[in-house]
Amino acid sequence: MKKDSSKGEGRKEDLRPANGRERLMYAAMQLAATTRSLASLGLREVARTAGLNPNTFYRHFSSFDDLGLAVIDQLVGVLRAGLRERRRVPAAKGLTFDDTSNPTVAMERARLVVRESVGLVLDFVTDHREAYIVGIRELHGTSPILRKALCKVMDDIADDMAEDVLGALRLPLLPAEEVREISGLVIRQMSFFSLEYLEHPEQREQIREQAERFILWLFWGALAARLPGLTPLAPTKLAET
Amino acid sequence: MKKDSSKGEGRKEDLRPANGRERLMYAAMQLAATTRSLASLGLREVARTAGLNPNTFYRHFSSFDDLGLAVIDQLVGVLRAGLRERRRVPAAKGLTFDDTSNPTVAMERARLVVRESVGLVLDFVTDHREAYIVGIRELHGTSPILRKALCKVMDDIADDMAEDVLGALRLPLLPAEEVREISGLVIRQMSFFSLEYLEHPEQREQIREQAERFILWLFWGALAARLPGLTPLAPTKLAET
DNA sequence: ACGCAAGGTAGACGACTGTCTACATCCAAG
DNA sequence: CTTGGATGTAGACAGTCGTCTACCTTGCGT
Repeated sequence: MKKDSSKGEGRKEDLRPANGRERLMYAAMQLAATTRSLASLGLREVARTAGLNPNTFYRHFSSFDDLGLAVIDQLVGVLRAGLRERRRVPAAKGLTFDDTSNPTVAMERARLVVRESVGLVLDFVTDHREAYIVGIRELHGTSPILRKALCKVMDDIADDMAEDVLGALRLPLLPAEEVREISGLVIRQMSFFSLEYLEHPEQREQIREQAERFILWLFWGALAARLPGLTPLAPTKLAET
Repeated sequence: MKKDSSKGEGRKEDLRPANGRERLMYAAMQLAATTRSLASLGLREVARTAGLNPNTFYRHFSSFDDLGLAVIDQLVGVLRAGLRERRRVPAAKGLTFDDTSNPTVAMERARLVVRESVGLVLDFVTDHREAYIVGIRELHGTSPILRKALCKVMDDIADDMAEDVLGALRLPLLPAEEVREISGLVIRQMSFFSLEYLEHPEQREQIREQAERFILWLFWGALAARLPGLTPLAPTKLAET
């Protein structure tokens, strides 16, 4: 009589899963996004918000670290798969173009790609607000295992971005390793931009423009360091990396 | 008989302070840097590692948030004052120079300033490893109060950096707001670089070079977006911000 | 019909926690 | 010396935590 929904009387929201395991993971994610860190969650607390008996926990997870890893795995899957799938949209919209041998024209087209990509990322993080916030939180958290896993995700996403940039823009002036390095810098900075974007909805347009500006500056600067005509300095030290 | 040092028999390390209040704050900082988040620390746990009775806590702090704020305040003071003081060294070493009206020469001198500043920051974070790690952790943590306080610190440090850049380099091509924006980007990215620098001592030289490259790219890109001779594009949208 | 395993529940245990009141120091002011 | 305040200690309380054993329900294969 006390439990509201144990059987299947009138389940209205199908968003909350019915598998006890997934209900526990959902509750843990929800708590981690709002209240505290993932590692500091309590077994009973998670079971309570999941509407389950504390002992049911042991039916699905051997220890509490198991749940943490399961949540992170699901989170990683959502983040990477989601961003991967969205990347196909601009790639299919014909933004690919040939080498123009004029870097400034390439940069102007790059501006369009950047605008599209920034909007894509920011829309994605608003769609998956909880997962993203938890991910960033645990990226700087206390558990080395979670940190390493999330760090790898960021690297993978940066690899994806570098691949996109190399495939779509075909900037022959920037070597692949440099594009990869710039992608890593952009992804890391985007994590900051995304958090501000989520937390300050009134400044969203401003943050969006700032992110676009940042990316263009970075590519522009790397190009300027490469073009001998634009700078009489010999950036030899920069090249050998 | 059970307590090791309550009176003053043979205190060897003067690093650990004697004021009960500071001993508690020191213990909290130490625990937060190694074990868990600041907000998830326990009263008894902190008192135990400080070698004090749990109830002594109430003599110095009304609640646990009090201690958190006190630790953050001290941490903020250490971070900002330390960086501020170190900034004087290069400023006094005669790195200031007049406007050269040649942006490439200015950039070459800027490279020296960047190298000096990056080394300064990285040396500072290795000197204050615990405080820095806790600060970054809580910057992305769960407590809105701590997050806001630490965010303000980052902004203040960015202001200091912008002031330095404007005062030392005198780049007339970049307006003050743009220098401020770039400073914010650099400071945020340096927080990532610093963490990697602390956690991967075997890659320190590489991380240092990457940080220097990043900063130069950013300034270079902003300059390229400003110089009409370097780019035929009219960066009007970039200018009005 | 029977057994049996997966999933969920109930209750209890020891350990730990925050908070409280009461007691023991010290050291300086009067 | 006495007084009082600042500081540290001891013990106890109610509550929560993780973990364990035992029991109940459901569904499925034979």
